[in-house]
Amino acid sequence: MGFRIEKLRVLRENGQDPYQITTARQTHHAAEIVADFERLENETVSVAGRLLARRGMGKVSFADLLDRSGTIQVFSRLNNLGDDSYAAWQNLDIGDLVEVTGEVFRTKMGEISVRNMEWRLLAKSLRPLPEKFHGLRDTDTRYRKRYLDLIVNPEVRETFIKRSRIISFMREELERRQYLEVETPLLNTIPGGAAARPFVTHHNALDLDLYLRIAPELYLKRLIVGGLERVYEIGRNFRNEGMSNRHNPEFTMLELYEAYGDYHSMMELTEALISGACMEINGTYEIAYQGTSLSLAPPWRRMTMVEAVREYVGIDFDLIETDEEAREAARARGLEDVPARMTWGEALSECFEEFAEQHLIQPTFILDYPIEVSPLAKIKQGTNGRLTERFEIFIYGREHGNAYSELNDPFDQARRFDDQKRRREAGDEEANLPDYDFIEALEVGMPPTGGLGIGIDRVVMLLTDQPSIRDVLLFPTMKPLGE
RNA sequence: GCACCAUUAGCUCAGUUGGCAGAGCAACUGACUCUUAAUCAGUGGGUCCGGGGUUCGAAUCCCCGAUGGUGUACCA
Repeated sequence: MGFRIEKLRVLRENGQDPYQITTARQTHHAAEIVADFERLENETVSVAGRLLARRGMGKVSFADLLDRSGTIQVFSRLNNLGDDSYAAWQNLDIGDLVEVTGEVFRTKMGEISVRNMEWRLLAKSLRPLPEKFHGLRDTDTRYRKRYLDLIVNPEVRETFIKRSRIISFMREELERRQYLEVETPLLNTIPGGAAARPFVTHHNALDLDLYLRIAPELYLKRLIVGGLERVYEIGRNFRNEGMSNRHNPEFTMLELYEAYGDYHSMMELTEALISGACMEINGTYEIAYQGTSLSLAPPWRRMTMVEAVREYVGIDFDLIETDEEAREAARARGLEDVPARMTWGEALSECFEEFAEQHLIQPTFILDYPIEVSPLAKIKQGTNGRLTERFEIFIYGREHGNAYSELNDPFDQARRFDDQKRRREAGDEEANLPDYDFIEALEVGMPPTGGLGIGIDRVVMLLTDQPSIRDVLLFPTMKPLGE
């Protein structure tokens, strides 16, 4: 680093402080020059970017210049630049940001290059970059210093470009379907719409504790009451829970609501969004995730939770009448934690999560969740009030989304909130909090509505074959390093 | 939260039974007018994650701590 600072000092003394430069010429990008070589050959272009590798041959040298599209080779020759300019070029360091102008041509070895006829140092790099060949491997450094990761690991840049394209695709698809993009509060007085522990913060002027939202659901449904009919929000949710390769404390959800839809229309939309995004970035529905072949071609398999438990767990909850029988069956199958008050629905849900989820590798909609775990979903008729019109999306054994026919009966919603309140008082810190203003909104009248939430980070992991959620978040949550 | 593993030069990694701290790339000096992990010759570079202990002697063994990874618990 010392040598580089000294070089900068000399430049400044000679009135060539690169940090004073305010504009640069960049007529083309690296990938464009390679792709359009036939048309650009012998044309003069200006490229700008970071010097990555250099191969000096004495009076001739080669360098790789990285811009947002990729790398292009720069060919520099003493004859073209003159003594001073060539010497200064040779004095550059890997990592320096430069602008180069010259003709596009192909070298003797066939490499498409820019002939350096004129160049400027745009900014000095004072710290050495990680090694070009092995790249930066250490996950700690990669996540904490993502700028280095992006410079030296090209596939990382590709992943985040794909993430952006996936989200753009979903916006476009919802736009086509005449959805309105909205924004609702991140600072909540009642953290609702999900079962999760919130982060707490404080508003000084109001002397009021506020919660970072755990889901936008209750706000978005108020907008359905307000007549916007089709709304969506792509934004951050915050949940104060454990971290893993699938969980980050802040994560991105797509939530949407469609008046006059139900959970069946949400299935079709789910396929359009996820399969469509897959086709958009991969050009196929057939992908591999961590070595496992997956087919995202719609329509996806649909099965009820009762069917899934029957098939993968070997218990037929349709044949079980009482809570006691359900507990007995679950215990007999090996479910470990079976409290004495466990209900039929809880036993079904626990058996599913414990023994069935892991088998759902190919995309599968699991339908009809027990009412106890679905306080915001409409009752499915013909199930004695035990089940709701709800589904979750499982791919590679992981949940990727959740949808309901939204509960719009204010009396029923009030009873469900009361039930959640009892669970909370019984020690369940993650039970939903009652939101009486939301019930008032339902009293004004909410049309039958389908709602859907998709975990964007997990979809990006899936479609870009990344093993950890931290690989699809530019700045995943990290513990600070001690002093 | 618990368990296991990792942490050595700017980066990627070796380091045997406890006995002089190593390599490649990067850097520095020089040679080289079509290279592409350029090549060739030479040089410098260390808080072995931090703290404590055992020992004549610790990168190596023990204890405590930090950060990361994996698994697990928790988790719409």
